Amino acid sequence: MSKEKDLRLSSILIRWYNDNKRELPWRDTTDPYFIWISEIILQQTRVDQGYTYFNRFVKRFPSVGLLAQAEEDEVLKLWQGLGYYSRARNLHAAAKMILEKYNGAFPRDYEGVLSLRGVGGYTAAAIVSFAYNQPYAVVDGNVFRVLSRIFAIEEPIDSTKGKKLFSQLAQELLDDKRPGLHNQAIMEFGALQCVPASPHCGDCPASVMCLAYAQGRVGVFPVKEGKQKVRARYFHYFDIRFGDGYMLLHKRTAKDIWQGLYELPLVETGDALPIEELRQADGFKKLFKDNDGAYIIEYVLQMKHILSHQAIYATFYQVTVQTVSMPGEYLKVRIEDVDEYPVSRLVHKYFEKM
DNA sequence: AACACGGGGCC
DNA sequence: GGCCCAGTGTT
Repeated sequence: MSKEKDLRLSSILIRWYNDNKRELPWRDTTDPYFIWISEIILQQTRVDQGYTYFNRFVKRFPSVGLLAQAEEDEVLKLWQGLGYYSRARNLHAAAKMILEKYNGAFPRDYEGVLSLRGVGGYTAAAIVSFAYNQPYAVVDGNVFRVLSRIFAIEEPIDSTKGKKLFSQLAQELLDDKRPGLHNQAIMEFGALQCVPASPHCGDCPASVMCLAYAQGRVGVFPVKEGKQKVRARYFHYFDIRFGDGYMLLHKRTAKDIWQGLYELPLVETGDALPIEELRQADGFKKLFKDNDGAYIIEYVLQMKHILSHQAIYATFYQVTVQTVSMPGEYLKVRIEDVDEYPVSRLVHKYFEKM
């Protein structure tokens, strides 16, 4: 005696999807590898931004085996500019695991997919529903927004209770006969029709059953309680070039932003500092061995770089030096090869100006 | 439960 | 300037 599912909403969304969907390269396949790559790229990333990255990535790495064999630097280089670089590192680590633990065959069940590094509940549901048509409902930002509006759900989407509630609701509404299509439909609907600001309610096929619309409160959903604050940081980058065509780079390895990327030798300070005070900073003395007068500031450039959770005030100093300390943490590289190294947008913008 | 993690587009 | 985006991992 099973309760019959109410598939009216699913039916509306799928009909809308068939009329309005975009043609996207990862929709032409049921190969879990390509779907996986696309889903990782699309985490917290718009389709327009991820599109060219996807095409480049799968061209260079057409199979999980080729990805597993690559150097991490090359994977990060392909990821350069996309942000959230742990996605690239985890992708690489997961490819190696698939090769070793699964003999190169992509896992076939939800738990196996979920066990891959960088794959959480959303991505696992997306992969198994798109590739294998298994009945797992996706819950992403689009689903939160669409469902919160249609059912006028006041529970904040970023609360533990809210996440549980929305997951349950999404699973109840899923069309088990065609989960892949259903999941694509609700996300595309959120991305194109039920958009965050100024949703297109006037020609929305779901407005007839939308509680937020009936209440004239579309703008209040989804409810969020979050409010993340922005930390200010002060970076002093030193562009140190030698007469023989070499310069210094540093690889970021700490648990911090841009882990795995390269940059110029950096001194970070707790506040904005004029150069006179910067000379007294520990990092500065360490870098230049405190031999006064051996360095000359030739050029200074300032840039502000905004991340979602940090505001970085960067100053670039072009210097000539007699000696710098090189305690193994700096890499002496040919200036003409510097483009080979993956760098942050901030550092890349600096190079573009030079 | 809160926080860390990028970058770009939109209003 | 604030919000949001086909979220996940760590603390």
